[in-house]
Amino acid sequence: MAKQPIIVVVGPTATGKTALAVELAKLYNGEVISADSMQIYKGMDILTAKPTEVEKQGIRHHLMDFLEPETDFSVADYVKLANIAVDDISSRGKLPVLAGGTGLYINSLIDNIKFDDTTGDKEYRERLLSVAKEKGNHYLWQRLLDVDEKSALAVHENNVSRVIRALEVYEKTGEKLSEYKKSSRLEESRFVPAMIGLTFSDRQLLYDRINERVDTMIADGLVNEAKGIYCSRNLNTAHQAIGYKELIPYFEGQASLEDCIEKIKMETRRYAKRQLTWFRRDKRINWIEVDKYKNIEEISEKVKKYIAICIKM
RNA sequence: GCCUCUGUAGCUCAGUCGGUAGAGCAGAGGACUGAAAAUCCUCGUGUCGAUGGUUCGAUUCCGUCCGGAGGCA
Repeated sequence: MAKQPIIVVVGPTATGKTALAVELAKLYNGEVISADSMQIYKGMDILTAKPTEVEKQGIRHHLMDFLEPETDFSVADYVKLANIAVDDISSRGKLPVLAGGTGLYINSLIDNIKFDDTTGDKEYRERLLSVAKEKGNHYLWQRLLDVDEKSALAVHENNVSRVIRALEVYEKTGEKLSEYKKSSRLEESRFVPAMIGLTFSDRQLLYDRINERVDTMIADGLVNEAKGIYCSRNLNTAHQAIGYKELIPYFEGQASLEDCIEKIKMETRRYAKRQLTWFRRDKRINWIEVDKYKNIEEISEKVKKYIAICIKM
C-alpha cells in the first residue's frame, strides 16, 4: 500500500504556523489537522490563539475545539483520532496538513508509535505521588530501579511524573516501559511527511513577537475568558494552559494583574524555547526564518519547492 | 548646604576581620512514548561606581568626586 503524504508545519508558538497551514491547504486541496494539546478544547479561544472562521478561509480544521475542558486527554487519544482524521481527509481525495506546536503529538503520529488500550490510572498516580512526598523522590525511583533498571537509568529521580508513569506501566501491564517503548516502534510509519519548521533568525525577535501577542490577547479579553474557566473549574489537562494558570494568583488577590501578565509572557517564552529544543533534533525539518520573508505568500512559495521534493503528487 | 545610609552578574541582594567574589530570579543549553502549554536535568568573570592614597597586595581601609535613598534646615 502506498504511503500517505502529509504536510507537517511545526515550530515554536507565535511564528505563524496556523496561517501557513491554511495557505498550504488552499494550495494543495488540503484540510488542516491541529496538533495542539490545548486547541483541542472548546472555549479557550483567545488563550490558545485559535484561528477565527475568517482566518480559516473556509478550510476545514480537524481536532480543534471539540472537547470539554474538563475532559482528560493524552497522546494516545490524539494519535488515534488523528489517524482517523487522516483517513477521512484522504478518502475524500484531499491532502492532510498537520500543524501545531505539540511535538510529542506530532512525532507520535508521523512516526507511528503504537499505544495499547490501557488508560492512565489517576488514583494510582496520586498514591505514588504521596509516596514520593513522604519518603522522597529517591525512594520511589529506587522502586523503579528494582523492576525496570533501564527505564530508571533513563530518567532523573526528581522527574517524579516520569518515574510514576514507568512504575504504572509495569504495574498495569507487567511489561517494562523500556520494553514497551521498543515494541511501540516496530511498525513502519504509514506517512511520507514534508516537514516545515517556522522560526525567527534571532531569538529576540521571537520573544518580541510573543510579548506582543500576549498584549494582544489581553486586549482581546483573555482575562475574562480565563475567569470563565476559573469559575467552572474541574480542569485536568486544560488547567496547564499558559495564560490561564498564571492568572489564578490575580483572581485570588495574591498578585497584581500586571505581574501576572509578565508571568504569562515569561512562561510563553520558555515554552517556545522548549519547543525549539524538541523540534531541533528532528533532521527532517526544513526550517524557514519567517522574518526574512515579506509575507505568507513568499513563505509558501519557498515551501512549495521543498514539498515537491518530499511528496510526489 | 549639613547629617545618615547606599552603589557588587541583566534584576534583587550576600560577602571578603585586606589575598580580584556568590545566592535567588532572569537567561542559555539539553532530555522527552498515555498530564507534554506538562515534567525534569546542566550551566555563574563580573572594569565589585570613578579616581587618588596607605599596603608586597584594595572590591574590602582612608580621602576626594559622581549617582541613588532618607533625615535636618
